[in-house]
Amino acid sequence: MSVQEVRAFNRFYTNLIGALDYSRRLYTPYTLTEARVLYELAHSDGTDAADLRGELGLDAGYLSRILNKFEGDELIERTVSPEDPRRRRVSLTEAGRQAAALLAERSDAAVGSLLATVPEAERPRLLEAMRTIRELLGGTRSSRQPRAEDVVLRGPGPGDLGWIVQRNGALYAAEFGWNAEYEGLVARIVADYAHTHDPALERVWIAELDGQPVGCVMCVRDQAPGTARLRLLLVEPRARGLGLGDRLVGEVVAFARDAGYRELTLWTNDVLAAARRIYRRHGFTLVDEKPHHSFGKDLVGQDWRLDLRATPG
Amino acid sequence: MSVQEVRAFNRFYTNLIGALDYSRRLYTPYTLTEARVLYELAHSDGTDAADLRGELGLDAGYLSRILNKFEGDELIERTVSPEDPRRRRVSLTEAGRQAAALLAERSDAAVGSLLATVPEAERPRLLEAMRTIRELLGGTRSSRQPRAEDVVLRGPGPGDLGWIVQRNGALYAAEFGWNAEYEGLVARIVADYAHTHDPALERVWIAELDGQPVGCVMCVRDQAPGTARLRLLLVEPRARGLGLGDRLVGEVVAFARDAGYRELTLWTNDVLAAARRIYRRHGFTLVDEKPHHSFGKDLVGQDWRLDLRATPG
DNA sequence: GCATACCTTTGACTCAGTCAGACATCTCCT
DNA sequence: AGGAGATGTCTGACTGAGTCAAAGGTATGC
Repeated sequence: MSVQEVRAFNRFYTNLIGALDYSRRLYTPYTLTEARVLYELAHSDGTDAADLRGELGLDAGYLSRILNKFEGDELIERTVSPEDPRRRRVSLTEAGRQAAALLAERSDAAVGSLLATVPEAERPRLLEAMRTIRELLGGTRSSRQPRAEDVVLRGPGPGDLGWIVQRNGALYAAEFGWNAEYEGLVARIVADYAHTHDPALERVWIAELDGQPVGCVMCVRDQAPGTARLRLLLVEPRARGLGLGDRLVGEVVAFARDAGYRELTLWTNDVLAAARRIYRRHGFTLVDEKPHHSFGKDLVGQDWRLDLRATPG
Repeated sequence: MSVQEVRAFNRFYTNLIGALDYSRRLYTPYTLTEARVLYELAHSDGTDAADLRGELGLDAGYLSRILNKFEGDELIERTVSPEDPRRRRVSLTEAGRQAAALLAERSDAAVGSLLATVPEAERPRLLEAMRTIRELLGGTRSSRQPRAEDVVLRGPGPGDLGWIVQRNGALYAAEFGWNAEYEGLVARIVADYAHTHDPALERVWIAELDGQPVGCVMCVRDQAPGTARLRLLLVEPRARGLGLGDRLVGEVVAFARDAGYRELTLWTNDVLAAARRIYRRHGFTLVDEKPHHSFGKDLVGQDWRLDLRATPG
């Protein structure tokens, strides 16, 4: 279960941070909390004590004492807030700014030496992963809707055929309750493709977003002569709404036409409404429809067909 | 600068974890440190106090007092370590085991409600990001070596057959340069298994660590009557050294014997040295060996065989 | 057998963080 | 205008997590 893994990560990161600020040498002569207050003050102006309390989640009394200490060390000055006389406006003195800078520097050094253990080439991956976590767990929900241009199409690399099987199996199980029979079918299709395929006539596309596969489609020869078959169209939930399905089907249609096929067919099921719209948009027409019992469900299979000579481009 | 970003992430995650164990309700009646000690005890046996100190980086006196408290609550028992009379061997009582389970459960709940704020579709990305961070930063620092007991074996769920294909394809490509032919072969094996299999005679095991698959093995019927075949043994690099391969093969041998097979065979390649040791340890003998060209390489295939009637248990 | 190092326990301590009460001031309601 | 209740700050009193040092027991090296 994913909960296990998140907990494992929490333990890991708690230990890591603990190891980082190794016996608080980092903050001397201040405590971690005091350092956080200083940091906060250094990174926003016109801060009231109440803001600090809210931002850092501190006890009011505790904060008051910390500010007392800072005032004693002449790191801050306290005045009455212009908006509300109950509030106290806190501002750093020059000495306070220097103290904050010193702490930041030490922290930089510590993080720097941690980062030095990561190969240069891997750092972008690390930062990307951190961004992902903040995006998903952070309150800043609005952040970074992926864009269609961020998705690149490529051929399959090692593990990608397996990825197709895995994601088809997992997604259709989650979304429609299909059983392992479907995953087995996908495995067979993929195995047949891997066994023999003429690259000029058969091809697989993987759609990649941020270095991760998020979609796929396959074009193979059909038994009927001059006919190509589109199979295994899949778009990950997180990449939906980017027109990616359209793009993948477009690739297949263009490829099939270039390869000299006269016709493109595909088999799908009526529960897949979104896919149907895409096929229709590309000029496919429904030629046959019949119920079947597969994958542990009662389904209605559909055969679709596109005449590649009829509509160019 | 990346240091800035890592620091930002550290602040973010520190706050997040702080918010998670919201005023320590999670651990009552224990403290975070006590909970960590309990966790450690619950996940390893034959622990000495000194081990705990080392593993968790605690002050000796502090730990001693924590153990006093646990002993008072009858969560643990302290005896003299068999190896060294200076050391104290600490072991959980039944009550202690229950307390640890309770804490784990609460922590699960807290993480679960955090996770609930993340859309289902995004969770795999979250976990992937966490895995990346652990992989990159876990290196030397405070990373805890996973333990054999943390790995659980289970049957395949949705996507797991695909996972087998994917990881076989990717790992053998990375480690031995094998091409897509191998991934296709694995896909075929998996497809055949999914197509028809009698659960009494054929089975797949998935090994899971922290909720993540890290290994697999398959047992299927061979053409030869009364013969079972072991296939697709795989252990992820991060789970190696835990005796997991041994455990998986042991499962297969026991299953095959129970299922009434008289013989267990397998085919492997001589480049897979670690696997060979495992097979030998379980009593397999090499019966044939011949060179072949497959997967883009010149290889030497090996047939191994185990007589299930010869050596019981 | 002596010196040294290691493991554990205990007493004494520090200090980060919490809680409750006092006092001031704001906002809202009548 | 006046009162009720909420909010902001400060202080005193306290809790309890974690550290330090000393002491006693036991291993290891010479």
